[in-house]
Amino acid sequence: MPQQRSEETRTRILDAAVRRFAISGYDAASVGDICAEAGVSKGAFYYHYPTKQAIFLALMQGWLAMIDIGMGAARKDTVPETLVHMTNLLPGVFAAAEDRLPMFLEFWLQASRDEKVWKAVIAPYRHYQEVFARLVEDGIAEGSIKPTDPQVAAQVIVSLAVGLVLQGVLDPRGADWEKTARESMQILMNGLAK
Amino acid sequence: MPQQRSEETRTRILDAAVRRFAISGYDAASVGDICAEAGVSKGAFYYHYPTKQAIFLALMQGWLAMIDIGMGAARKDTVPETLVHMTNLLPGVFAAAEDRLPMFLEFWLQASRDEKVWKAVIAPYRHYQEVFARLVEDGIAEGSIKPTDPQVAAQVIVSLAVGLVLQGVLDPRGADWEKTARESMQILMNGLAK
DNA sequence: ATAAACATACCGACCAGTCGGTATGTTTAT
DNA sequence: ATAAACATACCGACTGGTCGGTATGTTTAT
Repeated sequence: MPQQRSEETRTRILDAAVRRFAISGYDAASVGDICAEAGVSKGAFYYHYPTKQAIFLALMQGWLAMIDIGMGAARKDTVPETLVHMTNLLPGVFAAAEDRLPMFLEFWLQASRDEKVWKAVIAPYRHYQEVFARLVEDGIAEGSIKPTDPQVAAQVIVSLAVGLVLQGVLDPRGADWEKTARESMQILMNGLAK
Repeated sequence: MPQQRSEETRTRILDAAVRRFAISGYDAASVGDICAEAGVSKGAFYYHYPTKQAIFLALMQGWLAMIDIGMGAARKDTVPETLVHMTNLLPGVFAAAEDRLPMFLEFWLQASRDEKVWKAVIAPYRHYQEVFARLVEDGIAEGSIKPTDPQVAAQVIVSLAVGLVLQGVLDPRGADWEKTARESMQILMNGLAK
């Protein structure tokens, strides 16, 4: 592979960008900072990525794809079991990406203001919503969940997850968020399950 | 005694700052922009506020105080009734502050990165958490709520609220958020109530 | 040789904050 | 009463510096 060196610089720039964005945020992290952290010149940066926004978008796509994979691999016997199992995966997610969580917020904020970013976010976001809605429908069909509007139930689940993550970002040592996540889902399931 | 003209300028700057911050965000909204929108010079701005951050902080304090007042005035007969009543107040909150909601996110993000802002946010935030925990304790005492860890229950409630607001920010026309908020709390109450 | 990959130097725009100065009250002394 | 002395409120040009992006030169691999 002739582009091996090239490929390595690409990922080094990306990794550096993740770190800088996570620490300082999108605006405060300058292209110069990212290059310095990557041990690379600005020329290299702009050779691989056309703009600063482009690298941000690339980062976000990667993140969204990662969530997608994680969600697909959690299916269990019954729907309530699946949902609880998903929350059991949360500790790993938190541990693996704790320092990157502020970036999640950054994505959200940029999406709420930038048309381009919004379009990139909204599709997978609605996809997750739909996945959960289907899950709830299945649960109703198999009799493990009370008859409920699946859309609303899905939104509750997503809201709870988003809210937990957000609080984890703001106040990581304010609570045991893994435990809280598990027990929260348990309470929710009490409200949903038959 | 401060002069009355002065006071008017202060509020005009504050109002303009709210609008600019909401539209462009903290970084993108320049002091020049805010002054232009307020019909005031930069000199006036820096006469009344020492830094750009100071005005942001002032704005946030006002917001937090507003929420505080709204929450205190919702007490009903039983705890579940109180909680449901609170969600009924949500439509008003949404309608009154819809365009300012991105600022809420901005507050959160800044707080996660800036020590000063964080300290200003974390105290009232923990206060809300405590208020809800007390509410749940009362509910358990009066027998309307299952025995539950009040802290966890409070975190669930706050998470759900935060998550709903966040989704409302991202995708205002993606759902009927008032309705979703009400039904969400209903589902949660099913899980909590006896 | 030559094209891809990277480095360096630089440009124009912008921005938070400053500063000298002005105008509009308010108090004080006569 | 009123002019001088002072205080408050405001103006807008300017500074020092940063940043995203570009133009152009140099190295590396084939």
